[in-house]
Amino acid sequence: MTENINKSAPETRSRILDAAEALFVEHGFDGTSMRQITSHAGVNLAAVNYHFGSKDALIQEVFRRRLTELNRQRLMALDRLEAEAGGAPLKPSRIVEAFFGTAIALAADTEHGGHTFMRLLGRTYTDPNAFVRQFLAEEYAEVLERFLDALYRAVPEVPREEILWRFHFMMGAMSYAIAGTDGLQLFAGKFDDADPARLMPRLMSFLLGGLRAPLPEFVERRGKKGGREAA
Amino acid sequence: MTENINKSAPETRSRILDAAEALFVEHGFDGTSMRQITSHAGVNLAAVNYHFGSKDALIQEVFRRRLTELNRQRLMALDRLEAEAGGAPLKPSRIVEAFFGTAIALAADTEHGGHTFMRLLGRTYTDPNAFVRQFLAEEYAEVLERFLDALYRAVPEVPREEILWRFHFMMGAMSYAIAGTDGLQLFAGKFDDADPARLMPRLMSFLLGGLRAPLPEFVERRGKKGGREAA
DNA sequence: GTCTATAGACGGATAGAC
DNA sequence: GTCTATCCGTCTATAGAC
Repeated sequence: MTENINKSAPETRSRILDAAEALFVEHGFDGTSMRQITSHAGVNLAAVNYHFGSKDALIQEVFRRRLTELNRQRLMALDRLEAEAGGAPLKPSRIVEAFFGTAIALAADTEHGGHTFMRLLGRTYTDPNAFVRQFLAEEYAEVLERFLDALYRAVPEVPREEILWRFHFMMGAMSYAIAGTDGLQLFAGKFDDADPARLMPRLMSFLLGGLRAPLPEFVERRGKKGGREAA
Repeated sequence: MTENINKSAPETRSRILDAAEALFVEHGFDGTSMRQITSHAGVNLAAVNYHFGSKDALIQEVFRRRLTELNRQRLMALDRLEAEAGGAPLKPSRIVEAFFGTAIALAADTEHGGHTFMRLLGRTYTDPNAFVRQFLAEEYAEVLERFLDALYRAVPEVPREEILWRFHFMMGAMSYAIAGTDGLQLFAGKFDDADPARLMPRLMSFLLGGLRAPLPEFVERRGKKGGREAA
């Protein structure tokens, strides 16, 4: 063994990613310097450019690492539901669980940075950084298509346009749910029960209530379930 | 008239605020430089420090200018509702309208920067910048207290803790609703109908559906309306 | 009240030794 | 694969003329 014990490249890589993830959520992309990241990770400043090429490429890898896995799990959950249903429309609640529950589960992992990452992701949906937005859009394209189709079939009496909007609203609610107690200090000290295990059912009932709410007046209800024009 | 025609101080001030507001929402606080702001506003670089003292003070003034007025309108709307009700609990839908409708109305104003500001505000709830968070928390303290109290009275069968969470979720949904079509590109090109006038009823029906949704299983329903323990 | 010029700190990125 | 040293650009903030 003539090799230096410190030449552990793969570990350096992940140490940088972990440090970057934690600092980005705390200070934003522009507010976090390479020097902060490397000193936090206990590696040399030049290591970032060696392993990732640039700060932008590092940012991208922070997202790719987690998002690929998250969306893979989401699609697996949806595949399973569809296989069980055998062609029949799914229950809306199961679809919503497959998409948002998977995310909430990742957010509940405080051990391996899942919580940190989900806070960062929530922040980033409304983030101005153009190239991150572009990257997220690509990363989400397939999973979004699949879940929207499933919802269209599951709730045929609600027009697609309204499902689209409501799905959008749901993502906003989830984002705040995860940012939750640590994020904004608006509700600081107000929550008595911030048990992470209860966040999931709390959010789920809210989301489903919103998804199945009576339609706004201007919308024509479509299929079955007695075609009243809402109140 | 010996005075220089360009010595129009109040206009310089608001030109800077307008430019800062627009640039902040597009590139974030750290991503926006004083040089960008002043050149966009057509004023001298040093004018910002002369009028506001520092970049942080400028950021604060960007929010204060709009938020004071927004929250004043919210409280006025709530006062009116309570005066009309004369001591009786309010309808939840009216309370939600008074809080979120006022914000949506401001977001619908694309002429005087209201839309821009509301996008910025939505972004900022989950923003990491510590001093902005602190400032927002102070600015919101009273209005939040008043509206939460009104909701507690309006929906007594839902425990306060759950109302708190649901109000939090509602703010997330609103934030995404406003960021909406221009914000994230996830749903880019998917919306057929992005009519701002319809955003309000769309969001309202979603929010009320979520607020009044069946409670999660672990929650004990409280007052009237037949105390079942949810499904 | 507005301007130019510049101080002084910090940013990302890289060259080249080991 | 990791390190030190450094280039060079941009940043906020301010001094001082007008």
